[in-house]
Amino acid sequence: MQYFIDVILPIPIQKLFTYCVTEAESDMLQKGMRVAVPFGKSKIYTGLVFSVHQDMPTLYEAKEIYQILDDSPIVNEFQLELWRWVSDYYMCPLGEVYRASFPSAFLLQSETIILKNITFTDESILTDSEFLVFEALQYKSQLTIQEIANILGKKKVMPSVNKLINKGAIYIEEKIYERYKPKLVKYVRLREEFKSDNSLKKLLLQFSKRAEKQREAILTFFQISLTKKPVKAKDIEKKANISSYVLKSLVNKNILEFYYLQTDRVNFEGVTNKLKKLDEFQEQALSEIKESFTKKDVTLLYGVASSGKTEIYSKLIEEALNSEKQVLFLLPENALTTQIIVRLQYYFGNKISVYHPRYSMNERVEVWNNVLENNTKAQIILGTRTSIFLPFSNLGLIIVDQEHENYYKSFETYHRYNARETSIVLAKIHKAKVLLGSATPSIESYFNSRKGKYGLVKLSNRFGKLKLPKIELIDIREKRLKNKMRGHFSDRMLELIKDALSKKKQVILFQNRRGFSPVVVCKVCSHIPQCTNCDVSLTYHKFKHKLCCHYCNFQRVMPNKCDACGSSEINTRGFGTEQIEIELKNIFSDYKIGRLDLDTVRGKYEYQKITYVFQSREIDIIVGTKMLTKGLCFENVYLVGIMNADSLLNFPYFRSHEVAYQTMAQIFGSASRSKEQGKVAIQTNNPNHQILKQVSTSNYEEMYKTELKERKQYNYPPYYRLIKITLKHKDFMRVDMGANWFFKSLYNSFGKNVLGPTSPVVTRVRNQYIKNISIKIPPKQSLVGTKKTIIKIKNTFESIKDFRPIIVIIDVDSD
DNA sequence: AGCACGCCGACT
DNA sequence: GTCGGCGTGCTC
Repeated sequence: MQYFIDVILPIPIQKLFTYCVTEAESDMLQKGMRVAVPFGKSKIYTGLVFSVHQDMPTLYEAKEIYQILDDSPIVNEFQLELWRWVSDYYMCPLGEVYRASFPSAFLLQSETIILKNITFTDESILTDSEFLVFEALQYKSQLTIQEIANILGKKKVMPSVNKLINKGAIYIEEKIYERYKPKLVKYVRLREEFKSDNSLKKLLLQFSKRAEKQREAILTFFQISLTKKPVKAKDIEKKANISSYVLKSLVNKNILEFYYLQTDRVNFEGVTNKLKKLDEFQEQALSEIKESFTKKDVTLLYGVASSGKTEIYSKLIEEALNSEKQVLFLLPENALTTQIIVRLQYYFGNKISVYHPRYSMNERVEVWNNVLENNTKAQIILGTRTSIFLPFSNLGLIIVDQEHENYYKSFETYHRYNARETSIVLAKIHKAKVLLGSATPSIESYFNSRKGKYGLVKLSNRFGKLKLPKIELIDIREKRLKNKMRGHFSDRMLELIKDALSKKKQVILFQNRRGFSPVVVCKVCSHIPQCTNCDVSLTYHKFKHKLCCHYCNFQRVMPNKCDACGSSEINTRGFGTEQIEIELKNIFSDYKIGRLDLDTVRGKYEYQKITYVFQSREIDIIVGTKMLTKGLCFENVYLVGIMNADSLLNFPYFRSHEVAYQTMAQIFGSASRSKEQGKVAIQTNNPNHQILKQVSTSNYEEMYKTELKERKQYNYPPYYRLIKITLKHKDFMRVDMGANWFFKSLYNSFGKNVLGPTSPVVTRVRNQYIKNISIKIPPKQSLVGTKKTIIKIKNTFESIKDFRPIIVIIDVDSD
């Protein structure tokens, strides 16, 4: 009898691969364990066992596996079920879901290394370049392909390597590296022979005056060991103020010995505090949520900014913990700040683990393992969208905070899942409950709860009776006509800023664009410098004195002459955060002005640093992009200004009004934390715009109604579903033809519900031309059937030789 | 995705 | 002649 396993490989191919195993291996292997398998000519990949069976493949001969990597599964059935769903629903290969959901440290990959053949002596048969490689191996026992490429100064090295192998000088091996490194902490203990009391006295007498430091070290060791059992080497060194050398010499004298224990990189203090008492409104909301959970699996908590949603979440978390369930708390990446971590730690201590893409690979592996083992440490996971893929076994509650955030959608080439929707499926798998929370719910979620699909709980009273900010619209078109603009500031805006500053309060100014000015224009010939890889004009960044592309990161030095006509009269047009900052510095030269956007927070801790500086009031005015609004509590803010609201409204996609409303409402939220009533000023060319009216009266319901009407009229979600197909290729003609073909085939099946093909605003990104086709799916049309048809058409498309090189991306529930 | 293989134009 | 670029096809 022969034994086989089917494995998932982390590559975007929609199939499983079969390998043959021995009987002993098949006994040992279980679904969810990792195996290293050879793939193709030389690669070794980390496959995940999907099934163990005895069906011999007929069309090919199965290879043997290379190595078993786990002794027990590291992925459970729940996860595999979720992967299957994501793969089916979002039409992406299972291998991609596997890859996306796994910490990269688990995915070992092989590397070819070159080794010297010791028996080889006849160097005379080597050519000059071959000798170069051979010689390098004298100094370094092994080389990688990349290193050889560097030595030879060329890219194609395999021919040379093969020649060397044929001549018997070298041989190659595939090596896989374990990428996870456990963190070891050094501990100190007495050697066995000194453990009795008697020997101890002797020991202390042994030390002469000259070994004062060593004596001290021993005493400190005993002191610490009285309270804490395993004694860390670091602790002794610190407490006795000695160098590591002292302990080492004690070890050399055979008195102490070192030993190592594996520790988690992130450890929180085990202190837990009682939850804050809820006020009557929160109490009411909480009981409504609980009531709702008895009937519905998903409930939307619609609670205005600073109404104290976190307190309610905490109560629910506590209850889930009490019934021995795991909790998943999802946040958008930039909202997962130290603030919220600290706040929850205060209540739940070391029961929380944080899972964040910015944490190191090793830290993420530790969280994964803690969740897998259902450790007390990982009872609550506070994490970003990828946390939905952790190996939960006993999930009781999922909280999706700020559920309206676009962040929950992933935008990788081969997977575009929405973590909000996926978490609802995850909850179903675990028979858990989901709480969606937002101050400005997404139209979809609000619609679902209005229709009774989800429960709905409102929390409208502001915790601690914070007042809503006063909102003022400033018509800058009129101001401009009356000559009352100074740069990008209206007289009114400046007045408000001055007022705030005179009250010793802080100001936040919001500007949708980063950089100094979006476009640079030649005064003479109107030439605008473009990115070489994308069809966009370059943005001028004054500080760097560079022109940058925000799509592909292309940068060039700001030219002093126009590329087209050579004129030196180059002008900047439009405005970004950087320019606002500079204008401010001129007007308010006595005040400290800061900026917060992607350019200033490139580093890992920059964001925290700048917000900290602002909160400690070292900055008076801060200018920033949308990044400003996330998860911050600015208590001393009196004025929030939006420099140009129109830039938020004029996006050509169906969600633009909804998003504009949400963004502005969030910005206002940051003005409402202060004890005093704050102010919001919005500069716009179009003060009569319905969204501005709705947002300035905080009328979410009104916005929802008008928006819903439009969505219904034009057949958009939540009434119709949308699937977007994107085609990419570097040859415009080819994508154009491909897109037309694709459109026609879709049209034959779905008729007028197929839109396109259209070029996006930016027609070319990273040297690839883009075409989009959208399919609107009426509520009665089967989604599964529609997807099947799309896949069929895609397969035919890919079998056409001319179209094969075109990249096809399918985005289910697209924007 | 990665990688080899094969074809083509451009260089020492 | 050989190197690098790129299109093509395959991976259990």
